[in-house]
This record gives sequence, C-alpha cells and structure tokens, in this order.
Amino acid sequence: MTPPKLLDKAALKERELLIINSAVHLIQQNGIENLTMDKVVTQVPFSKGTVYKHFIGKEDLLLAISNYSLELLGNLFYRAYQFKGCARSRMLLLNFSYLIYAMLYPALFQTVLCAKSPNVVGKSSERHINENERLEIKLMTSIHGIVEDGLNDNNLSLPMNMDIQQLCFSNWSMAYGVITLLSGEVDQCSGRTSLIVERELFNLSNMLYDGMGWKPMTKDKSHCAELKIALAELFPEELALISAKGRELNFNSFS
Amino acid sequence: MTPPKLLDKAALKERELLIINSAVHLIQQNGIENLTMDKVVTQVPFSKGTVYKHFIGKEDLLLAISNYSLELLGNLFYRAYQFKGCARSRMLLLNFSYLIYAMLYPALFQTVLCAKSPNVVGKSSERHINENERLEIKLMTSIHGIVEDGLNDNNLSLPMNMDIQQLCFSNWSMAYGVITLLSGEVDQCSGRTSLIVERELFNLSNMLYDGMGWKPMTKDKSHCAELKIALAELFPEELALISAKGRELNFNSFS
DNA sequence: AACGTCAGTGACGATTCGTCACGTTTCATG
DNA sequence: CATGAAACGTGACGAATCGTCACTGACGTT
Repeated sequence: MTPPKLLDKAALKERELLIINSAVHLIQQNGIENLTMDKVVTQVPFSKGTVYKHFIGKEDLLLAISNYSLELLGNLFYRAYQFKGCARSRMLLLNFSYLIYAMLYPALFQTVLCAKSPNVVGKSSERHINENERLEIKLMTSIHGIVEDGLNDNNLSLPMNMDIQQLCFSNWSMAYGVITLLSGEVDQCSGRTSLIVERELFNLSNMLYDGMGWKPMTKDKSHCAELKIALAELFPEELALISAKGRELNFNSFS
Repeated sequence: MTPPKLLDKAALKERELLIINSAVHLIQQNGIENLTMDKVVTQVPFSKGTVYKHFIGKEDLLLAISNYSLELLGNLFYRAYQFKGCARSRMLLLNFSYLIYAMLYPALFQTVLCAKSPNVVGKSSERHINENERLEIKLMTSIHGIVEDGLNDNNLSLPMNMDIQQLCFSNWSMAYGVITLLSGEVDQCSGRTSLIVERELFNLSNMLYDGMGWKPMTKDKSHCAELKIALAELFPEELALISAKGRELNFNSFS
C-alpha cells in the first residue's frame, strides 16, 4: 500500500533548513536582490534539481525564508506577551522586540517585506503560503492578547467606533512605519538628521497610547526606566548581540 | 569654444520623460519586478544604446521614475498645506492626500519604496540621487509648514523632549505604515478582515494628534465632516479618478 | 573635400532561471 | 539473493535578460 519512502520527513526538513540558511547567509552578504539560485546551489551539497524539488522557484524559497523569519519574530512577541507587568508596558515592550528583531536580522526583516509582494506569493507553493498565514496569525495572537488584557483590567477602553482588531492594527502599522523608515536597510530619508529609531518608537508609541486613553498615561508614569529594565531582563542575549554588532539601544537621550 | 551641441536640453528632457512614461505603463501592466530594459526599448522609438545614454542602468531608471512620482506627491502635499483651515485639519488632509496618491498611482507608490533600497541608490547616477534628495526636502517642507502653523497659533505645543522634526516624522511614519499595509500592492496580512484603509488612517491620525494634545481635540470636534468637504474641494479630479477605478473613499462607516 | 565629434544602433557576451533526460539508490517482492 | 519499479539526484541546456562596444551616419569645422 504505502509507497516506498526513501527519505524520511526529518531529513527533508533538515535539508530544507540547510538551503534556507545558506540563502540567508548569501542575502546578508550580497543583498536580497543579488540572491541567485546558482549561488545557493554552490553553497549547498545538492544540485540544482534537488533544490528545485524543495522550492518550486526562487520566490518560493523567499517565502520559506520569510516563514523562518516570522517564526523567530513570533517567539520574541510571545515573550513580550508573557512578561509580567501592565498591558501598556507590555505592548511597548512588544514594539521594542520588533525593533530588536529588525536590528538583529535586517536581512530577514527585509525578506519578510519582499515576500509580501503579490508576485512572490503568486509564484509560491500552497504549502508555504499556508504556513505563512499560520505564522501571521500566531503573531497577531500575542498582540491581541495584550490588548485584551488591557481591556479586562479597565486601563483601556475601546475608542468610539473601533474594535480590538483596529486597535491592534493601529499599533502594528505605527511600529512598522517607524522601524521600516528608520532602522536597517532603507536609505534614510531627507530631514532624517538626528532621528534615533528607539527614541522615535518610544515617543510615538506613547503618544498613540495616550491618544487611546490607555492608562497609566505618560503624565502619570514615566515608562522609560521600566522599559529599560524589562528589555534587559527579557532579551539579554539579543541585546548582547546588538552590542556585538557595535550598536546600542540608547535611552539616555530621552528621560 | 563651445562644443557643437546637436541636441538641446529640452529635447533631452522630453525624451527622458517619454522613456519614463513608457516604463510606468509597463510597471502598471506587468508589475515592477517584470520590468525589463528590453521591453522598455520596444516601447520607445530609440534603441537600447540610447536608453542607456539617459539611464546608466535599470536601477537608475527606477530612481528617475521615483523622482517623477515624488514630484506628483509634492504637489498634492503642497495643496494640502495651502488649504484654509486649522493646522490639525490640514495635517489630516495631507495624510489623506498621501492616501489618494497611493490609491491612484499604486505602481508609482511602489516604485518610490523600491527606489529607496540601497542597491538601487548604489547603482544610480549622482544626478538622479541629488534630484531625489531635493524632492524629498520639498515634501518635508509642506509637513513642516503645517506643524509650525499649529505651534504658532498655540493649538499645538511640542511634547516634552521632542522637536519639530520628530513631530513631523511621527506623523509621516504613521501614515506610511497604514497606507503601505492596507492600500495597494502588498498582500494584506492575516487578521486583515474588515480593515478599511481610510477609516484606519482617520482613526490613527486622530489618536496620534490627541496624544500630542493638538487642539481641537477629537472630543471637542468631529473632524470627519470637515475632512470630507475639504477633500471634495481640494482634490475633485483625483477623487473622480478614484471613482472611475471603481473604488470610493467611504466615510459612512465612522461618524 | 577631408576630418572630428557625437547621437544612435543592435549584435554580442555574460548571467541567470528553471527544465529535462538520464543515471543512481532504495526497497518490496518472489 | 535477484529483480524491477519508483523515488532520488545530476548537470547540461534553452530561453530570457542585462549592459557593452564597435560601428554608422549626420553635422559642423578646417
């Protein structure tokens, strides 16, 4: 009945990861647009045909890398969600975990964006597309959870005419905008001088939460010291890696 | 002394525009990643060598398209800046002019983003890079102007530890995030159901301005009706074009 | 009329993508 | 253990694309 299985699933998965890792290295070195399948093949102990057995095309490989990257981000978000502390602080923490991710893995951050382009999705396999959706839902779950905690402890109430989903999206798109424009690969825009990504993310997050009426308000509590402590406790390895890259999250320029 | 000039600058400029327009059409039809220099050449009454005289490579052409597009956006922004009305309303109006632009010219909107990638800038000519910076400064000027008007009439005061530039950037990155994630080409993200770009942009802008303490606050004034009128007055042709595309800015879902 | 300069041309080499025909390995079965 | 079918793996190949370069012709200068 069962057709002969020459390779078990674990081995397949392992090879897939090997190919993905090789591709990530190439992207980090040469940039995402200089990634070629030929280069991937030379970095890997398989031939081109085998690589194409795993990924139906270059775009499919990109989507797989994006998924690998979303998995990483999902874990960071989940850690922020689980942290002790009030909901507003944890949401701020979650935004900063997003920033840490973008600083640590700029190539991955960039790939996730690229993989959202319709021509990548259009050329990808069902399998990877479905996994992508699953991972995104997982991300959203952490954000949703924090907002719901805020609603439950009465520090937050839904603004008129808005539901939970809209509130979650507001926070995400805001953080996305700041991080995309100020961190990493995008050439910074003019009038950029003296903009510091961690400071702008902090300020913008707090202005937004104040605008929502999410307590404790900025005027009643300085969130900065607490954030600094929470980051050190929750993401020690990540912060050390950022230091090793010669960059440092700077909290001294705003009290 | 003067070397023989067989072609005047106006003709050169005109040809450049012709090439750019042909490329824009191709992008609208086939997507930006399917744009090839060969296709551009076939659309144009010149040969490949001539096209490469104007643009040192594919990336340089992309940057030129981005500049063309920034010029358009700059005009929309300037119209919003010049509008009569309080500063906060005009800032909201400016964000919506950004949205109109993204809906009307999704291909151009996308190209501006792509052209910010370092490998595009890295392969482009000095001339186009400089023009790009000039155009971005022009954009910023309109935003700056509105914020300064708000400060001058005492409806807005700078939040602690923030300067004008940071305030401008906050507004821009917020609008950028919402529009990028919800309008146009990016495949919408999971948990997207029932998110309407104009509504989220309206809500998020107002929450941010409320968080800044930018008067008149939402609780004292409903900005929706005024926005609707101002848009109809300031961007009639653009709104008609959006209608012609079968899309409509919907203000009924939020009062 | 001879010459120099420059716009314009398109064939060409170099790269890259993805496929396919063929050889090799594995395993169920007799 | 022998056999054959199915899965696995290979790398040469065709098509598409990028960017260059040697060439042509038009025009002004000497």
